[in-house]
Order: sequence, then structure tokens, then C-alpha cells
Amino acid sequence: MKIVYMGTPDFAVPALQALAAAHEVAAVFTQPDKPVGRKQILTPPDVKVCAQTLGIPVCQPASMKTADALAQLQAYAPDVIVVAAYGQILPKAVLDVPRYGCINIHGSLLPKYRGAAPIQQAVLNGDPVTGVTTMLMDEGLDTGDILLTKETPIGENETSAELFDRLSQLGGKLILETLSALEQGTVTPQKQDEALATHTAKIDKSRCPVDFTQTARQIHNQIRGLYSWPVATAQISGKRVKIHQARLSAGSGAAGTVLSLKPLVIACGEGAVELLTLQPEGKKKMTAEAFVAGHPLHVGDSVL
RNA sequence: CGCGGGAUAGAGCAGUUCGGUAGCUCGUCGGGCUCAUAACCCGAAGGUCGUUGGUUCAAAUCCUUCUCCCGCAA
Repeated sequence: MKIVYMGTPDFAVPALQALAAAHEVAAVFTQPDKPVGRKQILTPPDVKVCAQTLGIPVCQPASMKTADALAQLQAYAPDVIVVAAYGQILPKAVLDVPRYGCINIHGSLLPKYRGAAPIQQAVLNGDPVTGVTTMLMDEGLDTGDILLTKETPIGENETSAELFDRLSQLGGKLILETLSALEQGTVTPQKQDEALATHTAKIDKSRCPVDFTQTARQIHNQIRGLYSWPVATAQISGKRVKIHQARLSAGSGAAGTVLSLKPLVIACGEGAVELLTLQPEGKKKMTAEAFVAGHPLHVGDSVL
């Protein structure tokens, strides 16, 4: 099949690689290069870098709603368009271009977690299982008919970053299966059950501060769900500190109390968490052991 | 020139205001104690204090040049 691929961040890279190995990928559409970081260096999206190494033509229209972009797309005459974390809503005119339609790879088991941050949301909620879904896109937000799904368990200590990585690989496999099923006509699109649909908002930094009066499990889910971006934070020794990684620990006490320094264990509203990797404001990431070595912190102190 | 923090022993920090032979915690190595230990005790090694130039009898500390790292904002 002749494919046009639309995707932008690292999540969309494995699927592109999988497709390029098995099909003809005529072109890749991705977001324009954007200034990134403190220095505002113009950086190409991961998918663009990947497409270039594969020798696939890249288009970066600012919007797919323009006549120019549409014409550009039509010129490739794709049989199918595969979309993964592209970052733009596709207008009906685009959806109608390929005869097999537009297929989206989504990082959850739809209709659960439609929207922007399905993977992080699954970890934040402490879900035991999640997966990827391929669906026929329609004009709604992740509301199209489901083609195939693949489940995977979420590890007890797995972070969003790790799950992202695994799901992107799974997505690559699933899209290949989906395309061959489509070609052979062995898949029937299934309507989504609206009653079970949930939405996930984009993650922002307002969810970063940790409230140690919550249960250890809630806090643990928050920390691993927000890793590696934007990362949970807390006030320790008067400084704002990012908590990169932590895990559940035995022990209990008044919420926010330091129960031990080696390892660094903090009591929560219920249970306790062991902090593993920290980063004070203006400093580099460091182990909890290193943090304790240079900061006035004692057993019995409170970090609330 | 968006705002701000930082660069001192392998790691994390103090010392910089008020210049005067570099210190703390941890780690490492050696020894001791112990049935034993990630615990405890004793001892040791390890730093041209990010770079350039300057002021001074004397600079981690004051002035100057540059480099790099990071937090926030976008």
C-alpha cells in the first residue's frame, strides 16, 4: 500500500520505521521545526529526522486546513494515511483523500482516555493495564471506529517515559497488523461505546506539586506518571525539588515526616515513599543519597 | 540581550558580605569492634577552588574576559 505518514514526536518514530520497512511510505507530514529550550534553538521533530535518514520526502505545513497543504497531500495519492501523535486536527477534506481512510494509532484502549495524554493518564491513575488502539479517524477527537487493539500490563514502578517507549513499539506492530487486515478485509470497524468514553486533558505543571497527605500509592502514581515530563515537585529543606523517581516503602508516620535518610523515606497520609532521584532548583539531577549528603535534613523533620 | 540559581576532593554542600596556608557530610582505602552488618570506633589518601587578565605583601574570596550546567518563563 502507498502510505502517507503523519506524526511528530518520538512516540511516532517506531511506527514510521515499521511501515517504511514493510510498505511504500510516499511522504511524511510533520509539524514545522520549532525553537526549543532556553536557547530557543530551532529543532526538527523526531519524525522528520527519522524520515530523512530513511530517505522519505518530508512536508511540514503549518496547517492541514489550507488548500496548499491539501494539494500537496493529494499529489502523493496515498491509499491510506497513518497518523500518530501528529499534533493537528485533520479536516474532513484530508480524511477523504485516501480510499482506505486515515488510521490513527492511539496510546490507550479506546474509548478510554481519548485526547492528549492517554499514556500519562493511565500511569497517573495507577491502571494495571493499558494498550494501543488503531482506529479509522472521523472528525471527532479520537471518536472513530476501532480496528485493532493490543493490551499491555503497566509495571508497578513503570514511568510514563518507559510506557511511552513500549507503547510506541507496540503501536508499530499493531499498525502493520491493521494494514494487512484491512487489505485482506479481515477486520470489521467497531463503533466506540460512548458510555465508556473518558477524556484526558493535556498534562501541565499545575499537577506537579506533591501533597504528602495523600496516600503513598497516589503519590507514587503521580511521580511515575509525571516522569520524564514535567516531573513531580516538593518543598524540601526550603527549596523546590523535583522528584524524578521514587517507590513505595514500608513505614508510616505523620504525613510529610522524614522517616529515614538512608534510604530517604517520607511518610505519607497512608504508607510511605522512598525518594530515589531528586533535583533541587538550579541543580542537576542527583541520587537521594547525594542530596542527603549536602543538605541539613534529619529524621523527624517535616517536608510539608 | 526574557527572569534566576550554579561551577570548591569521586558525590552532595559550606566557606565569598569583613582577602590571610581549604572545611563538612557521604563515598573510597587501611585498621579496630562484632556471630555478623548497610551499624559503630580510629586513621589515611584525595582539590593548581570552571577559564582569562588585573588589584594586592597575600585572592576560593575584590574587579575583568570567556566557557559550561541547571531551574522558571516561552
